[in-house]
Amino acid sequence: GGSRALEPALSGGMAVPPGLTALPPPLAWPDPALLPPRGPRPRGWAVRRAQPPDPSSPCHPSACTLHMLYPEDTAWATKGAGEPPTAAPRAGGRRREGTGAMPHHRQPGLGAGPEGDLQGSLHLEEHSLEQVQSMVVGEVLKDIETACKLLNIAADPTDWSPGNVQKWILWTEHQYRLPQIGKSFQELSGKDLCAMSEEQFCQRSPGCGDILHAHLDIWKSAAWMKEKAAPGDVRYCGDTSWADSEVDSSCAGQPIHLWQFLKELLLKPHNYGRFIRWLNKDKGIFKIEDSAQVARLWGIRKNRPAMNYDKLSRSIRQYYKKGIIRKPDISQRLVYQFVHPV
DNA sequence: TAACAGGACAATC
DNA sequence: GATTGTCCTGTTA
Repeated sequence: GGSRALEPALSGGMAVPPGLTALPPPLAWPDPALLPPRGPRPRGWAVRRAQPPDPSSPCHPSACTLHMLYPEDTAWATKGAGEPPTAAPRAGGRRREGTGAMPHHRQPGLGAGPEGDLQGSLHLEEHSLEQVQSMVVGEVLKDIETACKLLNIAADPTDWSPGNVQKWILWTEHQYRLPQIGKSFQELSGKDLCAMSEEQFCQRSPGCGDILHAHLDIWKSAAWMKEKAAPGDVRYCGDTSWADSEVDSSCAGQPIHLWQFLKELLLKPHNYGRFIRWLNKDKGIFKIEDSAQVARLWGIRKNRPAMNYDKLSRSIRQYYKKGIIRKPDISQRLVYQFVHPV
């Protein structure tokens, strides 16, 4: 375990600048639209580290990646200080090691001589790297925010109930095409989950325990970062990326409506554009591209494993007489229209 | 065959 | 009571 990265599609093809071996372009978080079809995971997903892998280290590459990308001059760092709490002990240790290996930490001697051009280019490289690092970490945090919204769970895994844990596992399985693990983690709270080692994950889920553990590491690390950035504001709405959302249902703690859920998916085309997308945003016309996946996401969101498109569409049709959703003037399969578009 | 329309009833809040 | 999940029959593309 611990030898696979999480971004198979992102790990190849793009030229990586020297010293940037830890950066998966362009995002650290896998985009479902870029992932291969559901099925057996490809072996040999690339692992890129700034340093040669340390076989004795239990740190999963994905968690390492996040922490190696943690720039010392980001908003989180300026607002907080100190090492991550015990919630991400390994990651914390790695972060120090990782940032030490980052190329923007100049090696002694470099840039100290008369080589002005070299110094200038190093400064330029520093600046670019910091920008990319900030962007990548920001994207990871935004995607976690998205997941929190969709699942109506806290950002901090230690706050999860056993039901939240099940939601998160189902969602992670779905999002990253992991083998389904059934109820191996049933009855575990978030605290229980966070206390488990990678080996324990693998015991419960031999097929993808290491991946799940790595994802959990990322969530734990993100929660730690956000806590440092804004103490007491890490539950649901710590990120302003949702401030422009017309539907902020989960912040209110109210049960989400289907139409709100659909809008939330539509507001995140980067993540869900393959499943549902606007045909005409101004008119509120959207198309469900993958009815089964949308239904599955809705089922996860509502804790209804038996949800399917037949039932989901029945609920949509209930909106006809309520004047929330209707079929467009030119009716097409899987195409609906919000009566009051955003 | 899948999507669609809508009736009926149950479950949940 | 509102919402929506579930099951159903029948229709349409």
